[in-house]
Amino acid sequence: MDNKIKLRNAGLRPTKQRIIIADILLNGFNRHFTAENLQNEISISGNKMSIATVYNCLKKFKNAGLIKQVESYTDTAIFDTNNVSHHHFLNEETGELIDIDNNEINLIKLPDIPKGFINSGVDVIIKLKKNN
Amino acid sequence: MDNKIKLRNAGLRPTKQRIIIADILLNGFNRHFTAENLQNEISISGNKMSIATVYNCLKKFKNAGLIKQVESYTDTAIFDTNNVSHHHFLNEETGELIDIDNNEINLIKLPDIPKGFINSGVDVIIKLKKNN
DNA sequence: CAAGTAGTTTAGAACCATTTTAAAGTAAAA
DNA sequence: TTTTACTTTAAAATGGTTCTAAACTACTTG
Repeated sequence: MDNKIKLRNAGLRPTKQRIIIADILLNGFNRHFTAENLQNEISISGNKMSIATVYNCLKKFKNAGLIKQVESYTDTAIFDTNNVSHHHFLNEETGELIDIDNNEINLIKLPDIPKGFINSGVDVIIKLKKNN
Repeated sequence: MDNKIKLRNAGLRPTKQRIIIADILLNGFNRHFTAENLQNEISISGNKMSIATVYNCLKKFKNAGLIKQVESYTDTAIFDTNNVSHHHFLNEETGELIDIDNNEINLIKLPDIPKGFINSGVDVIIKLKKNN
């Protein structure tokens, strides 16, 4: 299994569990998945892994740059009294949001919308980190 | 209290609790807040409200268009084997994500970055709804 | 190779934001 | 005024995620 080497190159100890996950994820096809999705696929592949291990591995894979986690603003619901359509700066350190007026951003090129769907809104998030 | 009328116009029964919340939120100043933040402000204003009621009211206010909830992709963590920077379509109905190549989107105008910060990445989410 | 050590896995408990339950309370309609 | 539909509430339940602490395993050093 050359995933053993991939893991080592990424600075991760190639444990049995990590190899099982690498074999499922790192096959060249891109996809989105949750921890639970992955645990199911592990079962289907004839293996068994605790959900804590699935989370542990995903965190390690992410920190090693093998996968990404889809950005989400926050883990708690945030409400906004500004009900005019607008965008946001996100302070990555604190989670704080700052509004951006719609006319401060100009998108000149958008991808084709998938067949059968219409664009129901575009959200732009500009992530901020401290400058120093 | 003219918030009583605002509530009625929005199709909401003006209960004691909803008026308390409207008095706090609908004063013309825009802000972001969580349910817990709001419950604290309710306490500070000398009132007391169960967290379930805070959530109920926020949902009603949102559906009535009085406030917005800041978009977040999902309530569960989503991972992605595509670790090249890219954007996403979000199927609002199912939560499904589809990758958009970075070169399919062109932003020609961005707002000034707040002092002391640098832009550490821009995420674009195009929300999709069924066309019918 | 042996023994030590540092990192990993695990079941189960804990956590925490949010929703549900079901009973009591309140606003509006009849 | 009575009824009906909606609302509030405390407390329990839910569900995704993290923590705990004990057992285990990969790697290092002698």
